[in-house]
Amino acid sequence: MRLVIARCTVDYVGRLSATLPPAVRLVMHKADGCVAVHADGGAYKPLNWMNAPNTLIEDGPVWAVCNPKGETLRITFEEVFVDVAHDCGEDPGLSKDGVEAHLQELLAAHPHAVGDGYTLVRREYPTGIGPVDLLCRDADGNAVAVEIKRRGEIDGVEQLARYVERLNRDPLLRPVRGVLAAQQVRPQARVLASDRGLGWVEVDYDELRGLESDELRLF
Amino acid sequence: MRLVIARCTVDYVGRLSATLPPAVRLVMHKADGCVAVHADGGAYKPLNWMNAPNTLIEDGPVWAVCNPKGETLRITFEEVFVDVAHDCGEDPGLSKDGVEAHLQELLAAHPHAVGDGYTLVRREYPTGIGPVDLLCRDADGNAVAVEIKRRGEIDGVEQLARYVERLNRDPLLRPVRGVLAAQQVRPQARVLASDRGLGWVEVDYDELRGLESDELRLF
DNA sequence: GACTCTATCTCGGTA
DNA sequence: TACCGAGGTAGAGTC
Repeated sequence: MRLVIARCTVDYVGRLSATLPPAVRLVMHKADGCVAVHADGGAYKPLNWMNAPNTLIEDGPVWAVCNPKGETLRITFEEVFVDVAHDCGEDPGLSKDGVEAHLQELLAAHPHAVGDGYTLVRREYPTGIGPVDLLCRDADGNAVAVEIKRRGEIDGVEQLARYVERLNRDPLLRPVRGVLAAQQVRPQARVLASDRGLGWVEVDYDELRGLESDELRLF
Repeated sequence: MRLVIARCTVDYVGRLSATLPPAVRLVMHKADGCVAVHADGGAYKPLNWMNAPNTLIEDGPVWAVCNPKGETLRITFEEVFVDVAHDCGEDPGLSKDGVEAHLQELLAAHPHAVGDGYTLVRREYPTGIGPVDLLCRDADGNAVAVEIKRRGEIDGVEQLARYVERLNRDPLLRPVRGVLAAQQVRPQARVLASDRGLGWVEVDYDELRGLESDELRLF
């Protein structure tokens, strides 16, 4: 990893064109060859960047970074204040908890949180256009496709609608209803779901985790 | 901007929980208070981060970063290799060219580029499921919903179809047609648009900019 | 390699 | 403030 703090200008030409006027910024050059230009604010996004793989040509005060897709990033250094390098080695990676996959586990274990009397048929039920998160049976024994999101938005409704339409072609399964299950369902998603004849339900992640730990205590 | 390269562990608890085992990484602390931890690969995403506003408490080898939402980031330094700081000052920001917002401006100013005789009713015309980019009237005075994309793909057709279906419920507006306007319309999007009875048009961005500058010359 | 979907998505706009 | 949509989305997983 090489870190350069310098007054510089930056030009990117590729999927769009973007230019940065002269200012003092951080230029990061990582071990995999990628380059990122950061301002002194905004943690997440670099102002400009070029992912690996690419080729970096240092020509005096100019870095020309090109990738195979024909995109180019050109950094022109006017005044360098810091220039340090250090070998970091491999990163072991991070572990996460609390994302959609975990919500799916919890709902698979507690399908009644989606609807009273629901039972699980299987997770990741294949449809031909991708797997539906959960396939359940309701209290009357009819199939229900459940799409799980952390936040229920229009995209999720569309996705669910595609699955339900597809599953209803199977004479052994139909009639199949659809339910969008999310910690939070946005108003527009509610409207569209109703339009499409789909249900939606907001589930409480912490409550589900509570059920989980209750059961662990019981057994 | 302060840059620390160090062997460290990181724990984030907030919207999810994430932990990083000991390894050598870059810790950035920017002037606005935000903190980001970067591995030596992957230009864009930090492994862990905390946006401003937040409060950073340095307690010996431990940085505790908390934000008002109750999220916390804890960095424990084991061995520091680099620790540099530099004042960058304000960044003037970057200018972009070629994105959808600009294309929308240009088409709002020149609706005839979407269709002969088209006039603009308004931009971001609201529907219950989100605003449609442009609402126009065609030469016969009928409403036309225009969805603008840099690249016209299936998603854009779906989006447009939803708007048109929705707008056609309004007796004051209907009949409403739909047109997908993009610099490039993919073959699959063309087929789907035709299936749905929607139109599509490829617009020349540079030509529109030309019109714009012509007008500037005239006045 | 192309396609799909998630994201502590970020970021900007607007009501 | 909350909501909504775009992004040079990036990045991970699957086919």
